Amino acid sequence: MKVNYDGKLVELEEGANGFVLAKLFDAENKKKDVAYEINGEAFDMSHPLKDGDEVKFIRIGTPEAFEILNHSTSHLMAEAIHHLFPDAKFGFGPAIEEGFYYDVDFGTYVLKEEDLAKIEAEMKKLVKEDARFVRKEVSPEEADEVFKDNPYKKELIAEHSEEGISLYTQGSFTDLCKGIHLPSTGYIKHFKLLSIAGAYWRGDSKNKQLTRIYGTSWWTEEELSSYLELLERRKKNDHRKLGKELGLFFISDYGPGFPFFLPNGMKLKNALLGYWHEVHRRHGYLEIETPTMLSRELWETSGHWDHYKSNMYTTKIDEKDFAIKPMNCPGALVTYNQSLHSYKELPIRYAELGHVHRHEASGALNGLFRVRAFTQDDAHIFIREDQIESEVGEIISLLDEVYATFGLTYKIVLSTRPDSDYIGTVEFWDKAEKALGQACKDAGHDYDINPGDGAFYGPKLDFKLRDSMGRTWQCGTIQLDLNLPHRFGCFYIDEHGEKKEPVMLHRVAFGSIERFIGIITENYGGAFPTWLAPNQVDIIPVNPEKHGEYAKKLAAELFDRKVRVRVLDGEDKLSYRLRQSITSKVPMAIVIGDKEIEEGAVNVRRLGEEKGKSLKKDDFVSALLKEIETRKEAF
RNA sequence: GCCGCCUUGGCCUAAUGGCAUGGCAAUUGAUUUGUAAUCAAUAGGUUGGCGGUUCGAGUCCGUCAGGCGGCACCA
Repeated sequence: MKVNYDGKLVELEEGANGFVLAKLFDAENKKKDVAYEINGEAFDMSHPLKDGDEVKFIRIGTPEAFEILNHSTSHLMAEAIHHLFPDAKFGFGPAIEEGFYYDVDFGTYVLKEEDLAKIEAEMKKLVKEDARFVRKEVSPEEADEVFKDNPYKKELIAEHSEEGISLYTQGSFTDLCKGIHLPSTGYIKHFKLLSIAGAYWRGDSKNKQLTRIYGTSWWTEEELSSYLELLERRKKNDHRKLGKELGLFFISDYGPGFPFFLPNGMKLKNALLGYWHEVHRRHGYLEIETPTMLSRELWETSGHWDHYKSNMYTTKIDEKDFAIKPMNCPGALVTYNQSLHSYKELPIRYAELGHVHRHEASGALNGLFRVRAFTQDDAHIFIREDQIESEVGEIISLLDEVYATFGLTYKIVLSTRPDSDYIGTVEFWDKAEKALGQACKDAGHDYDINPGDGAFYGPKLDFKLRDSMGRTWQCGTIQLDLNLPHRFGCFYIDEHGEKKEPVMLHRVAFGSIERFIGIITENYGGAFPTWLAPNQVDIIPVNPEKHGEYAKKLAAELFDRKVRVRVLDGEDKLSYRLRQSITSKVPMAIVIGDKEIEEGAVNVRRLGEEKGKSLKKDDFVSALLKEIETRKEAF
């Protein structure tokens, strides 16, 4: 029998199920490959080959192999749990982006953190046995018999009875699984169980909650420990921790989910908003502000009263219902309708830093990432139908500019027309989706498609940012809205003097200012670039009595140029005051002593550098101002 | 909202049911400092709130609040 193995034609003897593979595998590929693709489809290494098969091995080190490793590790964990807790019933146990989990019903037993160590120890024991993962295709009846005590697996068996059921057995443990798996448990060596959580069976809050155990599995000890270090780094850079340490914000028990900004947080926020204003002015936006609270009639017109009321804070004024805005759109529409518009005016770009309130579930709250009151850097853009592509292109260029400023890369996802419950015509949706996609391409960006995930009122582009610690965030979004302009009766006068309904685009760049501050705080690890840093320069006179006056004069000069500057002239040693500057993550510390005064110089030490460098005072001031203005290191 | 865990001076933290630790920060005094912590003294607590068990509760039980890890939610 001949197969095409990794590009080479290989002659093999025919054998029983698994025999051909065993030959290949034992000869040279032991523990280098974990599975293979036969004619483009992934299979276990035990899957028999046929004459003429195109075989490509899934090699250790590839993302596919990582997924298989983690999937198999979840099964190994299930086996260990089965040994320790024979009554445990298993639900789902998949691989996820950075590891795996398994959902387990422990009955009345409450799993403790300490149990994870026991399970890990049992897993290590099982690894030594190096049991093969053996696949068996069975009938639904046979499978039902195997899992007769497990309602979760039985539910899955019933659902998949059409397409065929497969079982995997390693050692004495059998699980329902469609595969694929490693050849044997001996491949699994470097893993760690990370946490215990609750999770609804099948992700439905009406169902019972199972115990979910998260873990991660890697090929080498180095990979595992560097992943654990990454987790440590994420914890160290947690914006909630840094926010406290750097005095940026806090959330009081008096208002869960309602953040307070401290002086340092306000300096950062104002720097960010200053940038926001600059970019939006350049891109032709008109800033507006709409009221925080508006009457029930408005929210009925917009549809929020019917569809979003459970998330809205409402009250009565003079016996009339009012609601605090959860979104800014209705205000923008009312603003648009305030005057008559010509086709020549469009696009009209209304930008609004709108402070919105939403009643988020208590369990959803999370630092600045998920709050109940936040500022959207919103914009509502009114355009003609023929302007969709060019305007979306214009927005993408703005987002490109903004994200590049923070060193964030991103991926675009296009969400298209839902299968049902959408408004507008299919023709319009098709045209709009094409325009959104084309705008991405024109801007030089690829995009993924999320079919059917558009809102009922229009398709959208989501921007998934990737931060320095490998996590993704959805910040920017561009949504086409066919609904609200219609509900509010918006129109413009076209070239024939007739009323025409405009298309509206919603878009945000930062998403929420609060969340974005959380993201960049973590991304920079609290060490903000000079233009953003709450305090930009610390001046440290070597001897405050002797050099304090010069230091204060320099501080006054910088203060007049709008630099956020402090003078550290306490009674402590220079090294102690320098340490204060470093721990508060101020980007530049300037030391002033005899030498500097004599030479008209300053000694600048950047945060993170071992020592300072000497610059002429005037050169430093102009370089500093340039650095702040251009938002790039200037010396 | 749901499952589990947590809550000790401003911050971090210790305490088999038996005297509430220690560090940082703060205050005071001495020291006047050249690139990451000078020395000493002082003050700071109804151990998140309320209720219970006990001779005795930071510790055990109940309850409320807030937080954390997830899930659900995020038109």
